[in-house]
Amino acid sequence: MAKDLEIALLRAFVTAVRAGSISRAASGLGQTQPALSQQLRRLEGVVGRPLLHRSPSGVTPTRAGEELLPYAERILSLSAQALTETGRALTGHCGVGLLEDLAASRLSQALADLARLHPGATLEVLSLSGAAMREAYDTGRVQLVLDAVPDIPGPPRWTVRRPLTWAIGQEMDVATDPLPVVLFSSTCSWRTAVLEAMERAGRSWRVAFESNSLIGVLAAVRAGLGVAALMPENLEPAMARHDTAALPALPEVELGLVRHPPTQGDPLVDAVESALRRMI
Amino acid sequence: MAKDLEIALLRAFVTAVRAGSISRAASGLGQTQPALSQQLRRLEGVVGRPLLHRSPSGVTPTRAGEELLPYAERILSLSAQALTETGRALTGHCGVGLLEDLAASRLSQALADLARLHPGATLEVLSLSGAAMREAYDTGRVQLVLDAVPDIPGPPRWTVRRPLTWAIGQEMDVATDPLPVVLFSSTCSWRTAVLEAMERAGRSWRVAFESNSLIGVLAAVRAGLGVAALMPENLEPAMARHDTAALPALPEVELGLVRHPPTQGDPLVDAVESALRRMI
DNA sequence: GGGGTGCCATAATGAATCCTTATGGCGAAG
DNA sequence: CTTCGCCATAAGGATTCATTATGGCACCCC
Repeated sequence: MAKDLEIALLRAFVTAVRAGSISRAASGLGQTQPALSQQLRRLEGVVGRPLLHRSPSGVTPTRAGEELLPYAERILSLSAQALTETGRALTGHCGVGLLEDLAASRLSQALADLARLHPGATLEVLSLSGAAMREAYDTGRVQLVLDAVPDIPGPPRWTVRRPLTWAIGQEMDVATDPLPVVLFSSTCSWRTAVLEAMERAGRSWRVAFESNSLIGVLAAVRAGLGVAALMPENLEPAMARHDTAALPALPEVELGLVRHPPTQGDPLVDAVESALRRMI
Repeated sequence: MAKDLEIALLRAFVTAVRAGSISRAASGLGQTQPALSQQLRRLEGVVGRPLLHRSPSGVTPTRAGEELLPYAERILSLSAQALTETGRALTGHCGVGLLEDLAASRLSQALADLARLHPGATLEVLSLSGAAMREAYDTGRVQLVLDAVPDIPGPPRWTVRRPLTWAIGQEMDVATDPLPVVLFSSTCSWRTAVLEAMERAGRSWRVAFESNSLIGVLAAVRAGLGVAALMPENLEPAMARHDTAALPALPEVELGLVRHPPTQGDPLVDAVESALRRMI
């Protein structure tokens, strides 16, 4: 069997190329210059090709050396990651209650990434209506809830303000009177705020469609049944129209995260909360 | 400095996990069982955690072992790739003439991948009209041309048949008479074949739009100006309608590759031709 | 032109490593 | 109870690999 590459030799190689000198690389790695020289010769023996041009002014990589370099750097990076992360994965269970607008966003992806880093842990993301979410929280099924502040089942640990924007289907005439709107059927606090903004702007409206799911709302908007107030990241590209001056200005929504008190000190819940805080 | 992982130790680990036995792994690696046992202990020393459950019936990975396994496999894979590919990259230049339909397809991506594997080589992909492509081929600027057989500037080395399909914009009524069609303005041999198929089906038609670029054709179809006969992979999802029974059946197109004779034996051109053959 | 500096390569040496053989302990199967 | 197949350890010795010592080369400065 052919000899394996050696990570220590790859490290010597990468260090020498970066330093432009075997002597400086040796110094940096806490070894003697002849030791590095011999290691690099051994690496060239394994690869079967010269990897370095050597001269009294130092070393430069050969063409083969340039080809090996990205592999070497990748292997060193994976090796370091393997050492720091193996055996340090979190375990346990964490239930997260998210407003559906948020569940459809990249927050879910961030949580999926977190779950992938900690295969011993289970994350459960739930999008429930007000009463069901409150019950899930009170019974401990969800440990974190991120929702509009008036809708969360306890005092928020932190809050953040997010803008809303109008979602408008193609072929939709925004001057239509009364203005058809598409709404979430669940009672969310900003539905009221949006309708009040319409009233204040003197713009009459009618409910053209209601759905309890974001997909339903998006389908209705897409079909041109009306306009909807959504978070910007949930809009399909064709819905982000620019002729919204005819529509009332939308309020911001204040989101808050509530955490089930018994989870204090739980490292998994800590990690999930940090990820949500970072991504929101 | 902490010790580095060692690729040989990772290989021992992966082999033992897969075999479910240190003895069988040793045999597979051409070493003795105590040697493997010691190597795995050394690996556990470097990682700082037990990686294997050992029993008289063999070994199974611990939780940390399961976490390390994907890293180990990735490192082994990269290492093998580094050894086989370093110093074997091709150099030189190769010009490829492609029909624009093909240039827009994953063939270009395949050629980009090839170029990435051989940074010392340059690939040039050209989409030119009939006369310009012939001139580029005759002067040796392009060494390979992949196009419809009647349009290629020499006898094909190999040919392949590919289907066409109707691209239909939304809101487009396919029963419209005469049927508006969108065409490539360049003379391609299947434009004639498509129009002849229409005549044979007794379907009258009119040219609604012409463009010399696929993007222009797609934009016209998308805007509902007419239908176009394209390769299936170039259709946007919304254009792949199912009510094409009202439209004439489309002919297949026969593509062929012609190769500039002086490039015989050129390894880069060999590799490019192989890639095209594989991906078409 | 000579001396000094900094680079890389090789030789010799010896400590450390690591594979082998020999052997022991354990659990399961017959 | 015996046999088999597994893993672990001990001991020995061949091999490896880092060190020190030294040499050659190119370049720079005086």
